[in-house]
Amino acid sequence: MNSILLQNLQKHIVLTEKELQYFFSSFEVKNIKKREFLLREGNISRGLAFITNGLLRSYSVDKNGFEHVIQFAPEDWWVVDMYSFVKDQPARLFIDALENTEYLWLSKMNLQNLYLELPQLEHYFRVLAENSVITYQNRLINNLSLPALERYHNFCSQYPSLIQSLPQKQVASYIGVTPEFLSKMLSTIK
Amino acid sequence: MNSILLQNLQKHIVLTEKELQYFFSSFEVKNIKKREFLLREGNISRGLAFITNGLLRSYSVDKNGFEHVIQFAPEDWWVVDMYSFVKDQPARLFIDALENTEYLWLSKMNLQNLYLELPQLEHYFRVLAENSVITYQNRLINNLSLPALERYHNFCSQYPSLIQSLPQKQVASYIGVTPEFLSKMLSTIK
DNA sequence: CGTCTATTTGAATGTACTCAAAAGCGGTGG
DNA sequence: CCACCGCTTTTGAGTACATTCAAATAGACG
Repeated sequence: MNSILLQNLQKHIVLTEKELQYFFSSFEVKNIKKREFLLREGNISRGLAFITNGLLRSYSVDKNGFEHVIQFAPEDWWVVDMYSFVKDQPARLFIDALENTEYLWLSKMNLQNLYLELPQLEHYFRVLAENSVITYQNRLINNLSLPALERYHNFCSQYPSLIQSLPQKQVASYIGVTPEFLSKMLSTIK
Repeated sequence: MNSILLQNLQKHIVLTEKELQYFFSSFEVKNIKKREFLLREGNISRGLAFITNGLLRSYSVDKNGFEHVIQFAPEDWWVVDMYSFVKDQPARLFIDALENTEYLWLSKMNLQNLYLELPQLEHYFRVLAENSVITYQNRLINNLSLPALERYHNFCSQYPSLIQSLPQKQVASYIGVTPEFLSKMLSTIK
């Protein structure tokens, strides 16, 4: 019974010991190494990953081959290509590991059974989805209204711990500029 | 018992006649006229609106006074400032009417009671939130990877009915360019 | 070490914006 | 029902933020 996921869960719902047993038995502990893939564009995302250690990232690749980071997923975060997972359609995202990572894997089938057995999980995942909406909406507003340098500062203050472990290139990709341009911006403010 | 909302609901969950009664009794029918506000930045969003007729839009205003459309909400759509509603914090968005609009209002208090009485609604709103995540994620990818003209074409094919009733200025604001620039783009392709 | 990738720097370019002004369009009141 | 007012759309010239391409430098990892 993983303590990180347990704490995360208990922020939102209360389960009995027995229910917790069942909940955790639906997960599989997995590991991937740096640079390995959890999901590739075109494949179908057949489950959710909860990160217990390490760092994943999801990103799309445009037709010119440029990567655009959608999300960084450090410890205590869920990650999935929601579109692919919900609609059973080919993924638009890649998910790979920026560091060696341990995660808990919950297959769609297991999740569906969990929803039937433990309806409180509908609440848990509703709240997660709503928070995700808030995050995306906020990022969209930033992208539409702020210049690149302010988006960078926002990122730093929002994810102070991430900024230390991320290559600058990845941050550039997240805030939506080229690595060259981020480098030039940073050289002007120091 | 509004038929548009009923159909929307029944796509996802099944309620008995009595449950439906209770569900619909939690709503209030409201109207606002073109150019009136449902929510202003700084106020707290105390409920959800389901549009039964007309057209609303949510948008943020940046420090230079420019508007950025976050969502258009025609008939059969829900609209809310999720951040403000969930966290009980001052809204970052304005919501106003582009046309005279009729909507069903569900206060946060009524929704919380509904969750207690009809737990299936957790499922309904979870699915809505997940779809919202998918939409925002898709829009984010577009904004990061496509030039303005393709974002325009995407918008047209995604919302073919909206495009007819919207002033060009509003579309420009949604895809993230100035009205002048949209006008110039369109003049080059015709 | 040596190789591979990330970062920096520079010059040229492009996409989209700003500001200004004219033209078009719709709603409202006389 | 037409005239006017305000807002939207168009058009143009100048500008800015960010990209592209290229090359040099620095860092990380085996």
